[in-house]
Amino acid sequence: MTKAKSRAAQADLPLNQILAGDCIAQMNALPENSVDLIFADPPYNLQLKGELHRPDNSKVDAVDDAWDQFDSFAAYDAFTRDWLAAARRILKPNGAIWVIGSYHNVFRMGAELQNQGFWIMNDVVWRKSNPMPNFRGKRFTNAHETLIWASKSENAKPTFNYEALKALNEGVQMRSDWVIPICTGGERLKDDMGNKAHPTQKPEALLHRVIIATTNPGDVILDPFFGTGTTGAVAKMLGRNYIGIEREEAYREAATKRLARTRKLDAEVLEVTTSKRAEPRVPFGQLVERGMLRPGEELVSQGNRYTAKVRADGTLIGKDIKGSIHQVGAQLEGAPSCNGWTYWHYKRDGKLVPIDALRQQIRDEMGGRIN
Amino acid sequence: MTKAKSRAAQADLPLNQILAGDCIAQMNALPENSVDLIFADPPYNLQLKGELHRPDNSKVDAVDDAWDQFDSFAAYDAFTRDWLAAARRILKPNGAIWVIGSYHNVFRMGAELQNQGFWIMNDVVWRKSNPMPNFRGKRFTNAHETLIWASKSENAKPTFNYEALKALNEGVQMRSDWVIPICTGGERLKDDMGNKAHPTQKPEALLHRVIIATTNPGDVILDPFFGTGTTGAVAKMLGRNYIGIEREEAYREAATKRLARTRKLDAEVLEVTTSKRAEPRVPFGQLVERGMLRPGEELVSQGNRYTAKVRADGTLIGKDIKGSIHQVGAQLEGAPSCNGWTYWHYKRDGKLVPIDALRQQIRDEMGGRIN
DNA sequence: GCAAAAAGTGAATCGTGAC
DNA sequence: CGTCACGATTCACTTTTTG
Repeated sequence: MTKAKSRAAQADLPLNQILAGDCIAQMNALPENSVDLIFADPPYNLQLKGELHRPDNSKVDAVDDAWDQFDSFAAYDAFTRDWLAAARRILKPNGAIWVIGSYHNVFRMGAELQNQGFWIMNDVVWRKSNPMPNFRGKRFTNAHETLIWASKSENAKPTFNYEALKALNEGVQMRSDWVIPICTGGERLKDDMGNKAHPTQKPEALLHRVIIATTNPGDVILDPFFGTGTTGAVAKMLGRNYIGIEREEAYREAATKRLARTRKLDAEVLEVTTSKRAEPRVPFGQLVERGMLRPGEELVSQGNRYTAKVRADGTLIGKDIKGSIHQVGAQLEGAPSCNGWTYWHYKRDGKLVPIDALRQQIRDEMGGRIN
Repeated sequence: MTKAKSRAAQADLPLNQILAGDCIAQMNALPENSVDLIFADPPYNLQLKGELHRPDNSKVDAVDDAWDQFDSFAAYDAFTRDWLAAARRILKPNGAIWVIGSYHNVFRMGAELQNQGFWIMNDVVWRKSNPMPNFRGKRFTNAHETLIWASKSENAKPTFNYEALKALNEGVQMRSDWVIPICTGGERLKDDMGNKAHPTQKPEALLHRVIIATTNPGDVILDPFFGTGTTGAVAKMLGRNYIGIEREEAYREAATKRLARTRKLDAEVLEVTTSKRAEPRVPFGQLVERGMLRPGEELVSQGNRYTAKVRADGTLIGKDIKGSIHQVGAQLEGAPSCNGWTYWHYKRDGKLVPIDALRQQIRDEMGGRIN
C-alpha cells in the first residue's frame, strides 16, 4: 500500500473514538485491510459454579456478568470464530493481532487463530507478581494469563521493535514471559460507589509493552472488547490511534472519562531505539571512492587468518577468490553468509580496525538524512 | 473402587516396563480405569522450514525427526484425538493427565482435552531459566513451554498434595509458573557417539514436581511417549510405578539402561531438589511500563550537574546522548562505566530520590522469590 | 596441574529490498 | 511472481582447549 493510499484509508476510519454495540457488526462496517494492530481481551467463558468464599468466609467478587456466560464450548467456539473472522478482514496484510485469555478459553482461541490462517509469532505469559491465591488449596495458584501474538499469515511481516524491547529489558532480548503486577491502586477505575468499574481491567504496563513492541507511532490499534479503555489510554499516551468497540454503556462512559484526562507524550520521548536496518545503506565502494581505503590496500580478516586486497571497483581479491566483502568473507570461512563490515579490518597506526568504523563515519556525516 | 479391587487391577498391568510400539494400540490393550496418572509429551508438530544459523554461523541442531512431521493441522488433530481417547479410557475416574507442549500444538491439545470432557485444573508454565535465544531478533525469546493438568471429569477429585508443594516452595502456595532449567550437563543422555540420545529430553526437576504434586507413592504413572524415560526414572526414584510406551527402539534401549541404574530414593531424601533462589533482575524499563516513572520525566544526576529525559522504551535522552541509564551516566561523567541506579534521581515532593528506591520497591513486591 | 579462554549448545514455526 | 545480493543477529550454561 502506498503512503497516500494509507492516509486515505486512515481518513475513512473512526479514529480515537469508542463505537457502541456488537463488535462483530461494528468491525464489519469498517473497511478491509485498514488497521495495524488488534488487541482483544474477549470474555473468558469462566464457567464458575456457585460462589467462592475466602477462608475468612468473605465472598470473592467473581466474574459472573452476563457477557461472560456461554451455553457450551460450541457456542463459545462459534463466537470466537465470528469475531476473529471479522477482525481478520479489517487487519492490514502486515498487521498483527494479540489475544489474551486464561486456560478456560485460550486454547480454543489459539486453535481457531491457527485454523483461520493466522500465524503465531509467540505465545507470551503474563506472569502476575501479585495474583489472587487459591483459597481452597485444591490447585496451583493461578498466577498467569496467556497472550498470543499472531500475524495475518505465514509470510506476513508484522512490526517488531526488537531493539526497543531489548532496551526495555536493559540490554538482553525480551523473553516470552513477562512479570507485571495486576491492576490495582490508583490505576484501577472505580465507579461512584467505589466499586471497581470493570471486573477484569488490564494493567497499563501490559499494554505498554504490547504497543511498544508491535506498533509504530501513528498506527491504528483496534480493541473490539474495549471495556474501560486500557488499550485506548496507552495508545493515546504513546502517540498511536485507537478504535474502541464496547457494548456496555457503563464501560463506555468510564472509558470516555479516562481518555479525556489521558495525555499524549512528547514525540521526543516516543522515539524508540531502532535497529541498524533502519539506517541508510552504504556501499563498500563508497569507502574506496572517498579515499578512506586505497585500491590495493590489504584488509585482514577477523582472527587474522586471511588477507585480501581492495580493488578499485570496491570488490576484494583474496587467494583465488574475488567478490564483495561479504562473498569473500563467506567463502574463506566456508560459511553460508558473512557480514563483511565486521569481518574485515584495516590497519591504522599499527592497530586493526573493523571497516564498519568507516561506514559509521559516513553515516554520521549524513546526519540521519536518508541518502 | 475398593482397595482389593484396585490391587487386583494393578496386578493386571505391565508395571515398570517399557512397551514397544504404537501408544494407541498399547493403551487399548490395557484395562480401562486402571492408571492413576498419565504424563504425555507428544510430538509438537514444529513445522520448521529451512535451516537456522547462530550469529557465529554455527548451525542449530533442529528437531527435524520424522516423528514430528504431520501433513496438516487436521492430521495432527486426528492424532491428538485418538491418543487422548485411548488415554482417557485407561485413566481411573479420579485420575489425572498432564500434557506438555509449545504454541505449535498446545492450543489444539487443550481444546481437544476440553472437547473430550477432561476438566482443566491448571495450565502451568515451565519458565526456562536458560532457553535458546532468538538468533535473528525477530520474535521474543521462546522461553517457556506450557503444561496442562486435567482431571477426567468436572466432578472428579484428582490427587493434589497441596502441603507438600507449599513446603517445596518455602512455605507459600506453589504458583502456576515454574522456573526450571532445561536438561543439560550430566543429566542429558548421550549415545555412544556423544550425541544427545533424544532431541527433547525433559528435565527431571519438571517431572519431580508433577509427580510430587499429583500422585501418591505406589500409584501407577503411564507415559505414552516415553522417549528416554524421564517419567519412569523420576517415578522410580519417588516410589511410584511406571508404564512406558515407546515406538523407537533406540529410545527404548537408552531408557532401559537409564532405569536399570536409577534407585528409589529414601523417604527422607525426597524433599531436597528444585527450589532456586536468585535476586530478580529488574530492568529499568519496567519502572516506565509500570508508571513509576513517566516517559518524558526528567531525571537529575548525582551532584545535580546533568539532567536527562526518560523515553518510552526505558532509555534516556540527554544533550545529544541516548542510551541506557548506565550508558548515559558514563558518557556524561566521561567515565568507563556508571551505575545508573544510584547515579540518577527523580523528584518527589521537592526531594531528589535515587531511582534505585523504585527498583527496591519492585523487588519487595516479588518477595525475592522467582518460583 | 590448574586457571583462563574459547568453543559448543538448547522443542526455533528466525530477513529484506532491489530488480 | 522469482532471483539475487546485502548484511543483521545470541543467552546462559557446560565442555573443551589453550596457556
